[in-house]
Amino acid sequence: MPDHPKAPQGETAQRIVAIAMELIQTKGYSAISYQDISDRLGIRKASIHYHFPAKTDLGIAAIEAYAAGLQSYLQEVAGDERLTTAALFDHYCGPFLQLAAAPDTICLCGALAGEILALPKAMRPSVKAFFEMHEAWIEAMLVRGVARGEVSPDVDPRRVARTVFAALQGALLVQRAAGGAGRLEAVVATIRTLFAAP
Amino acid sequence: MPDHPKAPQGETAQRIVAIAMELIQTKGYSAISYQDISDRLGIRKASIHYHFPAKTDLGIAAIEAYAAGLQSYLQEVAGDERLTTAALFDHYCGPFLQLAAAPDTICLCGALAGEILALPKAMRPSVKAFFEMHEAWIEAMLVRGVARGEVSPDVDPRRVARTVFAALQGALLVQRAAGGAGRLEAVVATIRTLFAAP
DNA sequence: GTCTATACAAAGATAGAC
DNA sequence: GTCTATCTTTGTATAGAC
Repeated sequence: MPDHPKAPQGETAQRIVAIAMELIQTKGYSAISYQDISDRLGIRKASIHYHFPAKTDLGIAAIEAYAAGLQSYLQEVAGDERLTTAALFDHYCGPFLQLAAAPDTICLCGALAGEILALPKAMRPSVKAFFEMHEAWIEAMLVRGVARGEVSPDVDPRRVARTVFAALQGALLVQRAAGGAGRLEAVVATIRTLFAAP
Repeated sequence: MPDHPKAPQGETAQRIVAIAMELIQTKGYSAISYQDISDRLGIRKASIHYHFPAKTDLGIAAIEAYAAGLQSYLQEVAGDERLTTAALFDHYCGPFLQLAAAPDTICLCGALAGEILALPKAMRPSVKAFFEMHEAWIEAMLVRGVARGEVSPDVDPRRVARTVFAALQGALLVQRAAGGAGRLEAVVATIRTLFAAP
């Protein structure tokens, strides 16, 4: 009972997806080719077509793999009742801080969003779903925080969630192009004041 | 004494740049071709090479034209001593709200930042300069606001400027991929609380 | 300044041998 | 599953006529 019926799960297929993810996060989807993957993997590009007949198939597999990894992490974190809102937020920001620490890497879906109209139509709903999942998670975190008395009832969870997510995605984007040591940390600290209790 | 010695200034050249700007904002740089521009302009792609011999030349011209337009607007606004910080911020956000209202359009440099490593090296410094100019402008607005007593002295202008800019860029990116009516307005309203006087 | 024609490389993809 | 070989299309760019 595979999660995604059409996504190959063999070892080579997984390595192809891993390379594709990395390349998309650094160069984007339009700019990469089967040749780029072939060069890194050490097998011919025709062989990659055996696993992913069309580039669209590979693109979708890359998004789904990326989203699945983050989703399972976030679900696990959200289930821990002992965590304060502040701790929950720290956990949420972890992957973004990691991306910022790795040179030249941004969120895979952030990269794809920048060229969304150049993507095959079949890839677009997955990007949208990724964004909606994240915003819903942050919103739920805030609602929970209000219920626990850790977030001010004046906070509009939907609005703040959208702002927090936009700031993190934007910070990754700007940091890679313009640099700025400690940029992500500064943005995280600043957006925390949007909902942290005084 | 042209601003950019190598950038053609003829009427056709300007129309080419305008089309290139629009296409980059919607589809990105890697995904567009001289053929795309040819189709819209009604002249053959070989003729476009007369004005911009290499695609890199056109890319640079597009960034410079885009940045110049925004810079002159921002300089004019910043020079008006009568404007309160709140009014200044509204003026700053205007172009972002306009982009959000136009379907499928994001900031040109936001789009380029998403594929920065796929860009010709000659284009990258212009993107960086654009981001630095914007963050410096916002920072100056906040410093001015503190001096005028309209912004709390507790605000760290550099950090808040980076956060505000990241949130706006990210909001455009996310909105185009995931939709969300009133998203930009919500984000603008929320980030205003980062520095608005209580 | 724009055209036709063309060169050249790269991309996505398929066929068939092993 | 991977290979070689090949096909087709597209992209960037140039040459030379008008």
